Amino acid sequence: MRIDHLSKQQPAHPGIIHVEPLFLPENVIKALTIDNLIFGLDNDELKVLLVKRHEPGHDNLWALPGGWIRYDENLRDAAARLLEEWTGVKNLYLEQLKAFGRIDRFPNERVVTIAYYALVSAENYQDVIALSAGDVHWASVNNLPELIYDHAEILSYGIKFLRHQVCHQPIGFNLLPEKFTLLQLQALYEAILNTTLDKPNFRRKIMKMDLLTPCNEKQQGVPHRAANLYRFDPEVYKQLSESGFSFEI
Amino acid sequence: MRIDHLSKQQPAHPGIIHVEPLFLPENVIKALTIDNLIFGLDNDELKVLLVKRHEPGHDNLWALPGGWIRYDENLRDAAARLLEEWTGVKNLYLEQLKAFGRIDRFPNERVVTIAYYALVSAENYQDVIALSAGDVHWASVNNLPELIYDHAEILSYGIKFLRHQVCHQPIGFNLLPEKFTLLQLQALYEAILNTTLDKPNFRRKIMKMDLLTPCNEKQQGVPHRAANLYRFDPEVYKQLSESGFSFEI
DNA sequence: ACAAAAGTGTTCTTCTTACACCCATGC
DNA sequence: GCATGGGTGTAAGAAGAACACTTTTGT
Repeated sequence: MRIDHLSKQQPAHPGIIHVEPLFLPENVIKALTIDNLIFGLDNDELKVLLVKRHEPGHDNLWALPGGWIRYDENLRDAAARLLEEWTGVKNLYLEQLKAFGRIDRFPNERVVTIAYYALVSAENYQDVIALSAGDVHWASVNNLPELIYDHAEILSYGIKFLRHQVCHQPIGFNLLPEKFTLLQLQALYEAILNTTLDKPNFRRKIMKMDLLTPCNEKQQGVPHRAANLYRFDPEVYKQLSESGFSFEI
Repeated sequence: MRIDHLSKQQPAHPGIIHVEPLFLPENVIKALTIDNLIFGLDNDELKVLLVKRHEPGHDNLWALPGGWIRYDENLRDAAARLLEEWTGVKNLYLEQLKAFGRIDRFPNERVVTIAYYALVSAENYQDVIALSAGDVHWASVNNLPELIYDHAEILSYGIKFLRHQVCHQPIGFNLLPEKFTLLQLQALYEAILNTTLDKPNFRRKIMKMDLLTPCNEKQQGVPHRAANLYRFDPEVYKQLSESGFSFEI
């Protein structure tokens, strides 16, 4: 709905800051778009948010949620704005993935896209579908539908990248609720990496890093012994990484 | 010389595929440029290639070598073309770094740049200066001059990224000659990481990875015992990484 | 009592670190 | 023979892997 006007309604002489009257928002760099890879965790399964696209040429294919970069907005701000427009949620974890610009990636027109990836916490996971304007779907990364343009390539790159990042940067926490148990964290890694981990060893490894602060609270309403809740401490991580510590799973 | 026409000679209505008669090459996406971070190793010091820019506003500042992306060329092809234009050398190691697009990074006009980083082997290191058209300079990354626009920010990000990459991907070899000694490799890591490493331990760590094939040759003309020469084997690395191996220094 | 998950302990192996040492070669 | 770098050995300690075990709590 947001990204697909150019090739049909516009002849091939759009200007960089020229204001288009009809279908395009004002002040966009028309050759440049954002595509967001929005990841979430659902029952220990890694999901990505896809949107349905109704285009004449491509019948109802799925796509990454994206849109145009405005002429007067920073790249990251554009990605954050579009992220909020599509999910209804603010302030998610968001980082640039890569620019994709194959000549023929977009029909009729040269369009370069800058892909960002975002992580949705468990608290917001359900809201994302509820708040967004229909035709939006959490797809399992292990069972993806056919995607439009080069979005399969972008997503595949992004999943590989996420698998790498999650092992080398403490970003996985962004997929969990603010307060989480060690087993939830372990399940997260097992889900993203498609593997199984040894519980005692995983606990020790994480705890030795001193990145988690205990909430002095326990799980509520579980049908078994309640686990301690922890919270990730970005301040401690910042200090540690300045003194040479590097996160590794 | 290549990147600095837009703000002065062009009024603010360039078209995406419109052919400009005078100063711009044809068929460029005018809002999009490439900037290359070209690294080389000189006497165990990490250097980066900078070019002098003669612009009215900024008196003789240094810049990253870059240029326009043509309308009909892939991003990576554009980076490779510009890399060859500036260095005279083909087929260097080249990967995308990141897109930079702060609103005010470029004067008068919104220009997004996609930064790539390249590694120049020891064989080509001297040629780069010799072949390129003047006003080009290998600067030590530890002693950088003032740079134009946001190039200092881009370079600082790139150096940090290179330091990380070199520890997690076997890319350092691209800075050495094709055949190199283990001590050359160690000196490379010491130069890039600004640290010292234990010789016996470094050797064992590298050799255990099985990524180096001995050339069955020794150094020539050194005033001490000649070291064995090795060569990096990308095929072996490919196989290993497919079976789960991950490179770590 | 039992199921289900929380959490601890122990052993064996491997890797890391630090440092001592011998080897080959040109001058 | 001595300086210079090439190359190997080794022992102590840290970290990782595998798995047995005890604890807590809701039903």
